[in-house]
Amino acid sequence: MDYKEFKKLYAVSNQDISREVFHRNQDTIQIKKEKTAVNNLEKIFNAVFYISSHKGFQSMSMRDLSKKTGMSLGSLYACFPGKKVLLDIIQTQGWSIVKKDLVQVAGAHENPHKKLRAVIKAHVFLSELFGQWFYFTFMEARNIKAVKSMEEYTQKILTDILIQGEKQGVFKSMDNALTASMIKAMQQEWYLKRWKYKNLKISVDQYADHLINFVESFCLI
Amino acid sequence: MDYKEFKKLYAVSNQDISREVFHRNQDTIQIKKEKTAVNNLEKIFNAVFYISSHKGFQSMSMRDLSKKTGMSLGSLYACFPGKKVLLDIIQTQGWSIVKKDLVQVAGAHENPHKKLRAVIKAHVFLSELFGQWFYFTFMEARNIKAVKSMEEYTQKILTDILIQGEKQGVFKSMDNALTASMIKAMQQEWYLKRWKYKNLKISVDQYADHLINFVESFCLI
DNA sequence: GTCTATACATAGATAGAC
DNA sequence: GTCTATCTATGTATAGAC
Repeated sequence: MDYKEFKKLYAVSNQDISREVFHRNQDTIQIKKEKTAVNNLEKIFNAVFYISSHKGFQSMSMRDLSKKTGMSLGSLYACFPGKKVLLDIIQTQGWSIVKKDLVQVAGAHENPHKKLRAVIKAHVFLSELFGQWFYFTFMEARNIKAVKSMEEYTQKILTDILIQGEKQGVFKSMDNALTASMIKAMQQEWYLKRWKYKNLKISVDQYADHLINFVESFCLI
Repeated sequence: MDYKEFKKLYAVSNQDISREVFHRNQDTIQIKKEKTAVNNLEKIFNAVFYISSHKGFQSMSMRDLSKKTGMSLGSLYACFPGKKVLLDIIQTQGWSIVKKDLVQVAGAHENPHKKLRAVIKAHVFLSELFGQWFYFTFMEARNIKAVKSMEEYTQKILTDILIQGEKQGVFKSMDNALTASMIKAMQQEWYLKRWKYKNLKISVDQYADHLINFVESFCLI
């Protein structure tokens, strides 16, 4: 499967995400009409991602956000109850995006080798599709508990596959937690340094394939 | 060479770094007595690293910094002319730490295979020694030009080694820029997720060795 | 060199007209 | 639902005593 197929299969847009956020936080959002709220939220998220990728969420003022979205301060506060909560909303949503997918993919195959390929690819493709969410979640979440557990969660999926493969005699015997970590690092690289690969003109598919080759040359017997 | 030897050989302390900063910025620092200034700067840097690792540099107030260092606001402003400049000072110094070392190491060996091992190890060990500087520089520098050129610079060193090895027939033929990127990602992982490896009880030496094995299994013919 | 007290700017948040 | 005007808190930075 390449990225194009993945995108078609997954078929979730940024608007869908905003709609999800709306329903998840309907109690704290003053605007009641779905279409309006979803539209505004989408504008807001895009602006937040743009501004905070340049100077960070904390140094983005509400006035910055107002200017970039073209909405007034009052309208912004009608969409979310405060800056702190906005941060929380985005992070919670980002975490949800990662989680939703990974479990399914990991369950899809029995063969550990195929499973490993599928999980690696799915994560890279997912981070391509929702790159801004991934980047933001990583950069704006510091020593927060949620990030650490997210890290441990995705790492565990990989480690388990490696262990399973080792037991079945298809993967070499080694420090699986360490290997899993390094795979994670290379996955993360894709959304942390998106600009670099734009410059180098390397596509998601190229990246994913190279990564899988890299991992296989190390893991396979 | 293991980390212990590296540390002894390199023999640069945090105090040395602060002294360097002092001399580099003597014109903007009000305090003239070296010993006092260096002592204060060291306290300040440690506090900045601590606070900003928890909530980021931008949301660290000068009052936070005052509390953590035990120095008054006035004393802080005697050490540096403002918060913005402080950020600049730390980033410039961080960049200098990375750069100083890498060139030497890359020049030390003729054999591309040995060279690759040396460069990879040196960077991991260096980021262990000055982890806070590396972490800070990465997390607090966004779309800044300096970071991108730093990234490109270190990447070029790796790419060149890979190309050289390919020419000499010791490395496989492949997309060297991409491979270099992935090596970089795994090096970065060490200082970005230091807490994870503390939990997993994985040492720098273990990490560096695993990384080198990983890379060699892919690159060597 | 270091402190306290204070000036000044900018941030987040709200009220109330439309 | 959206706007403008405004309140209040907090932040950066400085002045001047010690």
